[in-house]
Amino acid sequence: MVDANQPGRTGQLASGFAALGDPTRLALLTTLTDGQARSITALTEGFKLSRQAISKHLRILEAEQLLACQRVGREMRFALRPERLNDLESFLQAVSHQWDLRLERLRDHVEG
Amino acid sequence: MVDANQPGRTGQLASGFAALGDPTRLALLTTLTDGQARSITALTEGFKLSRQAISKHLRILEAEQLLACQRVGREMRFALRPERLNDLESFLQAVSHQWDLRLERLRDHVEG
DNA sequence: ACTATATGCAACCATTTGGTTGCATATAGT
DNA sequence: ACTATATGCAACCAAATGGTTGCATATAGT
Repeated sequence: MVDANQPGRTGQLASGFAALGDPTRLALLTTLTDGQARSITALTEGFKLSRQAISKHLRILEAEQLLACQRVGREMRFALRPERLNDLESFLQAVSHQWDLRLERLRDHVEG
Repeated sequence: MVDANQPGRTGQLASGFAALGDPTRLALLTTLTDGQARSITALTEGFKLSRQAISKHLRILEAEQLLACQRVGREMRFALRPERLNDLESFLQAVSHQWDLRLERLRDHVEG
C-alpha cells in the first residue's frame, strides 16, 4: 500500500515536495551537497536575488527539515539534512514499485 | 556532480517537484498507482472539490508528464506515467549519494 | 430528435508565493 | 566607542495558485 491518503501524511509529503518545487531552492540544496555549511550571505553569492529572498528560501527549506541551521557568531550557517530527502525519495520509490508490481501481475495474467 | 545548475535542468526538476507539492495531486497520483486509467469524474469522487478543480490538477500532472491521458468516447482517461517519477527520484538519490560520499571522505580523513 | 453524461472554456476571486525595500539589531574588529 | 558586517523584521507589491461558477460542446443512450 502506498498510503499517501493517511490524514497528515499526504500533507507532509506535499509540503516537502513543494519546498523542492522552486529552482532557487533546488540550487541552494545542490550547492550544499558538498557538506559545507554556509552563511546566508555566502549562499546569496551567485544568485541575482537579494539576501532577503535567499533568506526566505532558506527558512522554507529549514522548516521542511531539508536544511539545518546553526548560529555561529554573527552568522547563520546552513547545512544539508539528507534524512528528509530519503523520506521523499522513498515515497517516489513506493509509487514506482506499485507500478512495477502492476506490470508483473499484468504479464503473469497474459502469460499464465 | 549533481548538476542541477545547468540552465534548463533545474527548472524542469523544480516544476516536476512543484507538481508533486500539492496534497490533492499526490492523492490523485496514488490512486492511479494501481495502473487503472480513470475518467475525470471518476477521479473527482472522494474529493470535496469540484470537477473543474480536479481537472486542473490533472492537467498540471499531465503537463509535467506524470500522467498520460487518452480520450475514450466522451471521457478522458488518465493513467500514471512512472518514467518521470524515476527522473525526480534519481535527482534525490544523487543528492543523497553526494552526501554519503562526503561522509565517507570525512571518515577516511579522521581515521586515516 | 431528445436527454443525460463528460468534458472544456472563461471569467472571476481570495490566498499564497516570491520578490523588493527600509530600518532595526547583534556581533566582530579596530 | 566606533565602524563594518550579518542578520532579522515588517510593510509592501505583482504574479501565480487553487478554487469557484456559468455556459458551451461533444458523445452516448433511448
